[in-house]
Amino acid sequence: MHEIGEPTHKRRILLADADAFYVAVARLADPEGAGKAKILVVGGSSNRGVVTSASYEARAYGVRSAMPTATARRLCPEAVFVPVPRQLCSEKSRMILETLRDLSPVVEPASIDEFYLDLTGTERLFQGEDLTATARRIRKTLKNQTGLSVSIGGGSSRLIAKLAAKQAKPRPGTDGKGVLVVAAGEELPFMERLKLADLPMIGPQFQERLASHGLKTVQDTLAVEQSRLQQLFGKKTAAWLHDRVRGLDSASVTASSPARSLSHEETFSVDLQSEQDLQREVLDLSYRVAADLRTKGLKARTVTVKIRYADFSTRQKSQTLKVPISADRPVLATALDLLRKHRKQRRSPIRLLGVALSQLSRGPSGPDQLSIFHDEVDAIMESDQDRTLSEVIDKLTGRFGKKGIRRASQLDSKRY
DNA sequence: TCTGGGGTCCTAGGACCC
DNA sequence: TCTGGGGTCCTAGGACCC
Repeated sequence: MHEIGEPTHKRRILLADADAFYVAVARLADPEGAGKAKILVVGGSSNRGVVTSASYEARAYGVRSAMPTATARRLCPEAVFVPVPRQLCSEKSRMILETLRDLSPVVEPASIDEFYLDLTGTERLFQGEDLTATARRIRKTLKNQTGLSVSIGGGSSRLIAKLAAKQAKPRPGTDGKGVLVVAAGEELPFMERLKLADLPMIGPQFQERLASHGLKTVQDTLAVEQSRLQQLFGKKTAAWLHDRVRGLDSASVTASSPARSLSHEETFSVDLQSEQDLQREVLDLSYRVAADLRTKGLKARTVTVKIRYADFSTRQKSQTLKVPISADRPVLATALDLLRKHRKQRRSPIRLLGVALSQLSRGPSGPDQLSIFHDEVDAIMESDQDRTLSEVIDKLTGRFGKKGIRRASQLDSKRY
């Protein structure tokens, strides 16, 4: 908040958001197949998959993201279904990020296909070019450099930029032109046209709660006294809502913050029940997530094992160690311990297992400096031998690929 | 034809400490 | 006799986003 006077000038924030990102990348990955299919659905290929993204032509049939693939097939049997091209998606995302970094002083990735830019203070650099013209220039450059169509929204806050980007989308049946900038001072009229459900972070639950008090649109909410909103939703939520419906959002655009967690999870095509199967999957997930951790030069203190049962109820157990780890063995040992605790509590068929690492830190993998902990260290600790073994495995994997190296099953031994 | 995988942030209770 | 009062860390669950 500015205590004295008005801000000298409004911020100039853009959100660049790739259009139907997964669909577009799937077409680049497979020009002959997916590339030629107008009605295209990208998503989980297994019997239990869901739709990640659908082409506009497929959406016309009612196909939506997060819908079970089976439902999508029923709605639209003539659609072409392809799996998510994960690697190319990561590459394209990185290409967009690098292109944007050449065009803007501050770029913050918000997801695989969304990037916030703060161009405040670039007026002179861009010789007075207005924000709309800048956005069009960036859009054109992105298309040339990455082959992807990216819509850009702009305004005085992240919230306005995000909402504008959604309206800028060149969807059939709308007048989206790929770029929409809300001029300074026009925020309120822009917001007044929206429903509360259009606002980020107002999901199904909160919508329900708002609707139960007769609040469905931004205009509904603007008409309510702040004291009344406080009665209904509490001080903090009321203040948040007050700002959101006016397009106010003081959050700044900052360079990407370090990751808070890393995880892998898998839904099995058939529910798992035997201890051997479960332990094998936990081993696989643990080694994968630990390898990712080391690739990023990180260490973790907390290991979490997530389980989804056949009835879809989901439970997680976690353990925080005194000392950060990154080697395979201690990650696996902790995860197996958590699996045992889960199984002790409930032994029923399992449809999903996940292993997550959090409490991350930059980790120089040197020798331990543990003497201060004396005897109060965890039972599970990482030894120099653990680290050396993981380093060797990483090097072999790097040289021969994941399929070139296979571990002997270590689960029979009592070492864990 | 039931319901992915990868994240972030928030809350609330209990442990523990001073 | 009836019950301090914070602060921080850990665990579990849940809403939400793409």
